[in-house]
Amino acid sequence: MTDRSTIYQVARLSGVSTATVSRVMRDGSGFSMATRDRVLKAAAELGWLPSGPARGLASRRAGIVGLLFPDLDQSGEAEQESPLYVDEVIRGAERAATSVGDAVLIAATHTSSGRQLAFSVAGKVDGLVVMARSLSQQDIAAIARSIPVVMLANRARRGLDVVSADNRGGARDMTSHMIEVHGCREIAFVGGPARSPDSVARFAGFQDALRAADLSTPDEPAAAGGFTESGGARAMRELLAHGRRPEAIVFGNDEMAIGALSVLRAARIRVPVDIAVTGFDDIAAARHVHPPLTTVRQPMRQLGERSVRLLLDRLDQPTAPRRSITLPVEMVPRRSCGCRPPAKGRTT
Amino acid sequence: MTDRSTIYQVARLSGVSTATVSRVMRDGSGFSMATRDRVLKAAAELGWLPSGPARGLASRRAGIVGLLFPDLDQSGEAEQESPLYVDEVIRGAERAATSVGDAVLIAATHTSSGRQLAFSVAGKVDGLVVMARSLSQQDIAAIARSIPVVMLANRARRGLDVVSADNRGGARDMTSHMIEVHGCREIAFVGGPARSPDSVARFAGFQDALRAADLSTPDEPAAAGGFTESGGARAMRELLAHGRRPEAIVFGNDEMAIGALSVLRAARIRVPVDIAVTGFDDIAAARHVHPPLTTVRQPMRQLGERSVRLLLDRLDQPTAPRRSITLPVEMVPRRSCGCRPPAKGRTT
DNA sequence: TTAACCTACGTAACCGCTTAACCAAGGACG
DNA sequence: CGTCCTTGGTTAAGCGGTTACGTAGGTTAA
Repeated sequence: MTDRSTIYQVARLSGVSTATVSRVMRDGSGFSMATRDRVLKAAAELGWLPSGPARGLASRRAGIVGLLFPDLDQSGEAEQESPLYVDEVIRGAERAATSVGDAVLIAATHTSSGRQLAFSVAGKVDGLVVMARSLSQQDIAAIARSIPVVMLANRARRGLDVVSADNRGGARDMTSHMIEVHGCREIAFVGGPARSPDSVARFAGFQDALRAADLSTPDEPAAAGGFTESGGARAMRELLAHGRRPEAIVFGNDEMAIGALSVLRAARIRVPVDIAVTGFDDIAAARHVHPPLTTVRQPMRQLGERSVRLLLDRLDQPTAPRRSITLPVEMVPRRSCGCRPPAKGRTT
Repeated sequence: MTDRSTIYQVARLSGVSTATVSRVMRDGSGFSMATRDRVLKAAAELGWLPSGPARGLASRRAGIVGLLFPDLDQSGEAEQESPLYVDEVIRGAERAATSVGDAVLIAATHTSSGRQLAFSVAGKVDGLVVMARSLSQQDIAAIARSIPVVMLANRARRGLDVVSADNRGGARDMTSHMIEVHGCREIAFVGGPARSPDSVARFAGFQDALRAADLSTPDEPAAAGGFTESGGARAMRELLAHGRRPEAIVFGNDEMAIGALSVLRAARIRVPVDIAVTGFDDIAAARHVHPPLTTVRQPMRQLGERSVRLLLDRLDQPTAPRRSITLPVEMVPRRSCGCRPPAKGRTT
């Protein structure tokens, strides 16, 4: 309120130089305990907190990492629920950052002003984690010219560090589960937007599993549902209309699977008895729908955590070789695939 | 990568002074279009982006607002889902901030190191929005000494701006709905942690409604469920064990209501036929449980938005009188209270 | 006893911007 | 024709820290 006090005032009040105050604050070394106490006392008395900008300028390190994510409302159909689980990512990022004393700056690229925004943010941070589809390749390239960028996405820009979840492996495991555990032989895949790297990777995993089991392997998803609940419903109706009745349907994400479930219910087709259904992502709703949805959980928090750690490493070692990290995903069997409900109590 | 370029280099390359470059970048006035273009071109060529810290230091305005929220995992029982909906708040905050060119710095106070962290953050931002229970009153006071603080909570610290949702009004409306629309006369309230301001406010609203309808009004919640799913289940079992069978139960939040639903299902008590159930918060799962949960939606995004706007106002007008904003909540009728499912299609 | 080191500081030169103050030149105006 | 704005700039003094370098006094090794 009253103008913030400065290091000079603290120095004077505690009878030392600003250099010493600075040393104490960053608890380095080179001062006696007595001095330390005097400085701390003076600082508390004045209600002083070191100016971030000043430190940043002097040390060339803002102590802030940025997290850029796509603004979800703008994109595609205006589904009520956010299709992403950004908060877990944020939480992971926050954790990794604070563990080394950094803070996390977040920004959503409302697709309109993305550019403007991104640059404003880029100036304030030491490095940036960019989530998939939040920025054009061009803009990313421009930003990466001046600060380190880590991609949190399936597909990397050449030259940039990247962390992603093992979408392909997850879809493969999921599909293999249907084949081996539930003995399905006719399985359909419903994809998201055709060019979505996530959708592509998951379909590839689906193919992997079919091939490995020597089953006939389609070249394309049986339908596309745009990764939305209504899209999934639409795709399901489409399949039924075409008389397709596979033993199981592997959906590219949970939203679509959930949309399909309501269509199936309306059509009096029992899940999983008549047809098994699986999703991907393990969104919050997945365990609450009926039947609870078998799905694949992405390690959202870890994704956030690892990408920030990678960024911090990069800041320390600007010239180290580029790294690419893929995190394992986890299959979460629930009832919609035909598995028994897990032992009562805590649901996984 | 290569050392970032500075305003001097841009000035030299474009043949003007740094002052002019600065003016162009903050698109003020006092330069010709020709000059502007030259500067912009030079900046692009050098891949220059203005140093946030330098600007912040010189202008005494970091262009960053902080958002402090409690770290949810540490608190209480380790339920799988986060009991808060921080991401919507963040989104709202982000939106309000970027609309004026600011960015949002987020930090979660893992209760252990809260103090440390908060101070590190406070130095980096121009002001702070502090969510309920993320910081002790003491620490808040200390921080508020040096930067403006807006509380996002039910209960304000004296002297600080505050924004909150109308919890009391929401609970009142909910309860009145049960009385007037569904004709209930025996209604029980299940609270959260006894001293939680949210729980207290909601119970007060519950009492308001009963009193207004001249029904007998208890002085305390019928049970307490700690705002968790398992706690709600426990409370439900307790009520049943004591032979209490009200016509409706108003739960202090959705988690508890959802926990109760599974207990009721297990006990073969039909909802809403035998007993009606309502929640509070409208978490994602609420519309997916069976039956879909009637609840009260808090305007999370707006809460974030308004609190940041309030903070920005405060930054402009440090001496303006303190303000307190209460945002209306919205009742979301679904099946668990006995209402019909809304017309098919888009669920609200 | 003296050279060689520590330890615990102080001095002052930056870090890369913003901005107040100042200035030159080219009309407009009386 | 001299005066006064306007327009389109320049100069330079900070902003509040950090940190390389210097130094005084006490220890230790030779």
